[in-house]
Amino acid sequence: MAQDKVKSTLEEPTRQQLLEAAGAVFAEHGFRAATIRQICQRAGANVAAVNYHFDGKAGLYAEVLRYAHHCAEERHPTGVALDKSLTPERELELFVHAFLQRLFDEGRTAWLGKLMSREMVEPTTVLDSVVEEQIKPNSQRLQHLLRRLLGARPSVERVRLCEMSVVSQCLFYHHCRPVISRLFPGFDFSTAALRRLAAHITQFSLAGLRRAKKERV
Amino acid sequence: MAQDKVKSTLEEPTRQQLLEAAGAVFAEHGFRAATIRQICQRAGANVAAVNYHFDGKAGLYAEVLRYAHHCAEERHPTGVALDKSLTPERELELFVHAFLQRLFDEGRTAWLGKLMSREMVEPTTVLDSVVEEQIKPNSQRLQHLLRRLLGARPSVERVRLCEMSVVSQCLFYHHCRPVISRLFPGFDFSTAALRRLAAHITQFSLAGLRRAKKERV
DNA sequence: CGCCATTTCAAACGATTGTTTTAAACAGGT
DNA sequence: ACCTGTTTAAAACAATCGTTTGAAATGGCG
Repeated sequence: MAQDKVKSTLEEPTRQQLLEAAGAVFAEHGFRAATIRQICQRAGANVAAVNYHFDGKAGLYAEVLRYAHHCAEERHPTGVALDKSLTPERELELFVHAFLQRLFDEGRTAWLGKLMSREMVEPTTVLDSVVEEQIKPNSQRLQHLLRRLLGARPSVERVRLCEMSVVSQCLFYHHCRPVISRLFPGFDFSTAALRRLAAHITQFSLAGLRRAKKERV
Repeated sequence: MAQDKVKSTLEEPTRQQLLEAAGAVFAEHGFRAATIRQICQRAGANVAAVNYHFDGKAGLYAEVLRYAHHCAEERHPTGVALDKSLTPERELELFVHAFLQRLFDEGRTAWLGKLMSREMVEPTTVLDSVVEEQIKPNSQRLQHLLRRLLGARPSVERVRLCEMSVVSQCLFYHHCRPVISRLFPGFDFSTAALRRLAAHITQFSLAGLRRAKKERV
């Protein structure tokens, strides 16, 4: 089949540019509000190209979510920096900081966060695989870290609650940004601010974790 | 004008039923995906009724947000229960619990939470007034409470960060429910579970607050 | 009853959407 | 150069949306 040859040489242009354009448009307007005419114009392609290459709008969206996942993972790998010489406290701070950076990055890296925010409010069928392939590994990595901090065999329930307490504080600033910017005008998300944010969340959470450790349930 | 008479006697039916139907439909499908035909069918009214009574879809949505605000406030008043005999610690637990209950209530009371979730992902012009009229008062009430817990003149920045740490943990369970139910199947939101959740969030946060108090910045 | 403002209704309008169609342009193998 | 399968292009299609229209129905009031 000539398919293989074409795929590695010339198929890039329209198909790839369609992905790039769709990523930006879907992230900005959401699946429903985005129009394929808008996407195709941005990609310099014909409206029929989406149906030809992706089997319709839904197919394109699914592929975009995978691509966004790939881009975010490439930019801020979650598993690395597991320098075993670090204290778990320091490691938590690195985790929180990386999480925030990933959420407030720009360009392709930010697509995933925006797309996921929209998935929360009206999930598509793609969410299942994203949770399984991306979120679950991260969740277990964080749980492992929290167990080291909690010590002495904490219950599954307790670990989960603490995990969500940590994660929620990170996600909040991304998800509730419209309210934050209206409630606290001037609240910025610069690199320095993100570092301060990470420091607060870490210290706040470490105290909560020590408290949970004492309760030993 | 006969307007006054009619408004108090017979205008209720269609206009009110339109509000009720629209609240349910907007909460479930969002502003964009909801159709006025769907709303009107549910209300037993003609499609033109929306334009007659509310000046279009956008007008209806704005009115629905106000109505949802009213319903939620009526069901779980936020300002009450300020029994001055309570310790601030206990008061925080009550605040958190009420917040959670409000988010996980059902029927009209739950509309506001769902509508606000969607406002976070694509804000409309109504968000400004909602923040000003509803969120800001609640925010200042919580900040007042946190100041009592933090003691010794904490910085504005510090109070804000702690406030968001508390609020974020409550909102997370509502906003990220699609992920939670996929990541932790069986995680329930029954009355008893909500009480446990509130207890965890409160204890976790109180520890964080004590830690923040010591840092005295 | 007959008048009048208010409200309801069926029908149609105009715009936009995702998708399909049909033919043309293209590239590679023999 | 010719044929073949792949890709692109313009145009049209069918469905759906919010909104408008103009007439019918309603109900209080002189």
